[in-house]
Amino acid sequence: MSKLQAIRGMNDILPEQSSAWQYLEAKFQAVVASYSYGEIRTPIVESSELFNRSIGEVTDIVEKEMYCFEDRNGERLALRPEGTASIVRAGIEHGLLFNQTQRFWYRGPMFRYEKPQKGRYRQFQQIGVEAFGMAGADIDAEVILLCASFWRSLGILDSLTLELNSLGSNSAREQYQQALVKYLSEREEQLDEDSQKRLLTNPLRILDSKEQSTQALLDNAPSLSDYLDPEAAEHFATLTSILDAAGISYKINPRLVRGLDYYNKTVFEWTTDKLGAQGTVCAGGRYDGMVKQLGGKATAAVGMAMGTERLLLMLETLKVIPEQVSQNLDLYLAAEDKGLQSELVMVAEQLRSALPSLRIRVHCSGLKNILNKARQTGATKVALLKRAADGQLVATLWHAEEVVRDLSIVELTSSLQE
RNA sequence: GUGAGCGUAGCUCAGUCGGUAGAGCUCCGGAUUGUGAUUCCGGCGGUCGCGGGUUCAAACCCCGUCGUUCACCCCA
Repeated sequence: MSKLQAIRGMNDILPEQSSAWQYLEAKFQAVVASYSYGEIRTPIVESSELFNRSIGEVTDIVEKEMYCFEDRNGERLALRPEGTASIVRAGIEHGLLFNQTQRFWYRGPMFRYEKPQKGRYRQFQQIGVEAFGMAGADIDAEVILLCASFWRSLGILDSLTLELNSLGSNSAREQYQQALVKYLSEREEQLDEDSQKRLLTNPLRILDSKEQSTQALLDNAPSLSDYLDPEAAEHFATLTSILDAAGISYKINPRLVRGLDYYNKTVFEWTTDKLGAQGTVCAGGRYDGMVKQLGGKATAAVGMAMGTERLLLMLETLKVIPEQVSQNLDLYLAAEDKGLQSELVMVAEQLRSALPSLRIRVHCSGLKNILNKARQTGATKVALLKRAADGQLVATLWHAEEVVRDLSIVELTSSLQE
């Protein structure tokens, strides 16, 4: 029989780690609350068609990374590889995007069938926001500033770099892509193997190739910024001026494109050098075409998503996760006499209802074990229950150096209150 | 999908030239202590990832396979 274990690339989050997750998620919730974003939760499974139509048929995500399956009815379903498409679908379905503005945030697992490595898993968690119905650059700036607030609250703003670019309108992007393909086709033999393939499938992706020779070749290639339509150029200028005013530093990277087809105008990435090969912690941009493409009325939209595991890795390497002292036990309640087991449980229940904030653990065992366990769990107080000569239950309470003997249960309760 | 490194006790790891498996920690029990740091003794725990091959003999050498880590690719 084969050994049962978690599916490759899908990780258990153990109690030791979950406090860091809770810390991060609480910080994010505080930030989105102050920007007044509402949480939206959508199913993990959607129709495959949703992702085919939004992310783009020829992207790697759709072509080879989606978990697709048929249900018992023969419907073609997929585990969501990202969050945006589902939210647009839900927004259209419930009439939330029609002639109105919306600010949403979400979190949850996403699935991509890739080979796992540091910061890249088959089931991974994303946290993100999406804003609809606002066409101005101010909302692009808001999304970026929201990210910056979050980084600041985690104490990692200085370890991240904001990279910015504009892809222009869809038609400008199309014109540029033609010019780029023309230039690179004439020099195809100088391109690396992967980029040669991308020339046919997704030419813009060649721009952020890691290959030195390809990057050198691109130095003299047509530049995306020269093809921007006036409206997109002005939008971008407004965005950068707001960021300047807000004191957010950024790097304009004219070769930054995104892997998903739906972006237009603003795209951005927050990257770090603390994470090895997967340096992108957060990415986003504008996707004005998607709502219409999925059957709604043309609606402006911006959003971003961040990879929680990557962020956590970063917090770990930077050692900026505070100690969770509240996890420690307050009281280790014990008895040596096995005959007191039920009394022990009942006293613990009484104490818990009288003092709900107290963390209590009970144990019936030998003295050595009791004291060792109490120390290991970090309990600040230990109480030992005994039956007194007159038949009453009494407790001995240790706290720091102090020892108080023969407390009644009532006295024990009140002395724990302090 | 491609490449490289690594798989020995629950955990961290030794294991020489091929000679049939060990330590520390954890856990359990006992003695001592006798009330928040002990100390001492003992015990539980292994199909050396799995399957073949070479050999008198394989944890060790060879082949395959699975898992894992990192990188490519891709992306959060």
